[in-house]
Amino acid sequence: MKHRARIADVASLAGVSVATVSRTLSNPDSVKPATRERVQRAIDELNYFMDGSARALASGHGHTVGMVVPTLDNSIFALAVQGLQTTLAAHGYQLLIAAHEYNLETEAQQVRALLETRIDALVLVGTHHAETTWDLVRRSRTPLLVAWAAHESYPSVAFDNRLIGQLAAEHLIALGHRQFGMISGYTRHNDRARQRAEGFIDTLRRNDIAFDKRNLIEQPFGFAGGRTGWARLMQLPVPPTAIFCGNDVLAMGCMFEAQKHGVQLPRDLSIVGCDNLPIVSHLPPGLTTVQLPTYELGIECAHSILEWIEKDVQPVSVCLDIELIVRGTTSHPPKMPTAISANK
Amino acid sequence: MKHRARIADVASLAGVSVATVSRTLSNPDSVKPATRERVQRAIDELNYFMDGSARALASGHGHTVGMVVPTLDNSIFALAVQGLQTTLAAHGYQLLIAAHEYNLETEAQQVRALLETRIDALVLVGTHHAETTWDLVRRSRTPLLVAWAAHESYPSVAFDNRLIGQLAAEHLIALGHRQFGMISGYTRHNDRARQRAEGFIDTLRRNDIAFDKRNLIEQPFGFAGGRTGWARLMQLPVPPTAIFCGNDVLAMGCMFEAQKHGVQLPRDLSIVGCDNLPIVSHLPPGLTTVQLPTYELGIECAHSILEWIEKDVQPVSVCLDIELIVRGTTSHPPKMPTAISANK
DNA sequence: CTGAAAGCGCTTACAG
DNA sequence: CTGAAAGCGCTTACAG
Repeated sequence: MKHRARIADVASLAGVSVATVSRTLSNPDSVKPATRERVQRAIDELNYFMDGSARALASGHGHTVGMVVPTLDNSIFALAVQGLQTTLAAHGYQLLIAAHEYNLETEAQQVRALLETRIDALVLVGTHHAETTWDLVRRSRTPLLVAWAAHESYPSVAFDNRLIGQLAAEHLIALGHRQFGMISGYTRHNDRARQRAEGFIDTLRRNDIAFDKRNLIEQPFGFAGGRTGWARLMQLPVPPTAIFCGNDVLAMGCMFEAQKHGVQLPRDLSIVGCDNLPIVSHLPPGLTTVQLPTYELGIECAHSILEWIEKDVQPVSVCLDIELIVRGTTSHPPKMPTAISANK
Repeated sequence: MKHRARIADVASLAGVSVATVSRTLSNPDSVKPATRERVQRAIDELNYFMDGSARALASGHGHTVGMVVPTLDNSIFALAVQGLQTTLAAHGYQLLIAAHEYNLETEAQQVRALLETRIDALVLVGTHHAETTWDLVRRSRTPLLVAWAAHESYPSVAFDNRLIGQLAAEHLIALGHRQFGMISGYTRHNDRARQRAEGFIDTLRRNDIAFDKRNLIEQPFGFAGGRTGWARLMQLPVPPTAIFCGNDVLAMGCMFEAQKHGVQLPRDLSIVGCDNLPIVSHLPPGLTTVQLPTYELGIECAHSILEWIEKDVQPVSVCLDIELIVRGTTSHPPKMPTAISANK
């Protein structure tokens, strides 16, 4: 045998019609057991593998969903993808994955490529996307699920990103802090980052605490961003005693840099991060963080999508619970801003 | 318009044949510019998106490759996947991804599902797979590329896992250590882990250093595994002064637990990990590690696959360079094993 | 429970 | 440079 066996080969070897082979494959119960067995033997003997593209074309859907994430190199997205993939696989669906590395144009390209693969549904992270991306989604009429943040017209599986900032602010205020800083990812093209910052700042203001724009440092995600952020904040006329970081990687960078300069956590400085990465619980205490159930987000996305595709009912948007995880914090801020030089 | 436009709709609106539309899409240069433009206008007007499954069926390949990794929740695999995906995307290919969470049976299922999607090629991590998996690959005749470890009959893009163990051993021997321990992932179903252990132990033996099997602790990957590993090693009659860990997560866990018990790194203990995770360079010095270029591995996999699929030439196996990254180590081991209780 | 046949939406020699 | 037509390998009413 030179080539892949086709369904017709199986049919003739088993002495049945192609329709019966097809049924054996997709709806075994509708075939008499004896026939089913003969078909199965023929399949094994011929090393028959169904051709997914032919099935997709004939049946009208490809059992495939596409997702494009900013990056896989962050537990937070990796876990969500894994939760999504695992759940989809259990229901016979495949996952096409793409990363755009925080470039919205790249994202649009990846989305276009995915849409031409006839995916049954598309998952995008957040609500801020290139106009091209929105246009493609609209035109293609592919079901779109928004993850991580709520959208007003598309269904979503989200976290309340403003609440994250609020929890951080409330926690730090309760500890007695009055001088705040924040280290964030770039908010311009990142709705999650923007909402977290807004939630934080609004909560401060609602508590009659002034927050100057200069106390918000925007940095690329990464340890280096956290380090730079800390250094910048310490150069302010009145350095903060409490810092909220947009995620744990920034928070750890901030912490590492502070410690390098002799700052004692949590005595001299309170830091709140976000994500509750596994490693955080292994580091010396001092880092409080907001836990986001991202693996569950992936699973939830899968359920929403399956319902949408298979029952044709547009899923309702859901918002997942988050939790502040406190790991050793002083009950009050230092009396006065610790005087520390940010120079090496 | 109720439904997705098809190529025939575009053709009639543009006043050309479907063949011409098809050419405009896949080989624009073979179409007169004026015609091309008319077709493009029709495409835009009708919101036409090509149906990937029909194209795949008609043309014979789906521009899709599949990869199944142990987990995405480890920078090391996430980076490789990202390198692979990015490179494939640049050449018009999609990536179907699946994770098996270190379960070989799950892997076999994922592989089966992928093979029925008519992927152009499959990437698997390592050489140890369920018999079912091998059988499926053979039967389906899908090009298989092995990543991370070399295989004798399939092409691979690999690291020399034995060399990793060897580098670690040589480094530690050169420092003057004579009592060694190793914390590894489970070697039974993991060829990378096994080869690293073998490389380490063989190098010790070649240097006339005895290594008792009990000094090899197998643990699940994770910080907890590293912690347990350290505790176990410290209970040995003669605790090691140097520990090689199968990866950085284990190494960090080992380090955290040692520090918790008052051990000073690198004064009292030398640890060597593997992977060179970004965070390692931010932790207090003391952790030496072996750097594996995993993003490059992903890119290299993509190139091998593209060559294989498009030129039909089976790629040659390649082995990527690795490098020992030393971050603060004593030049000699402690005079005698530090007496530390592993009890909490 | 099973079969014959139309059709899914493209691509690709083959002519012109 | 363009078109007519066969064919890719399945699924799915429709009959029986």
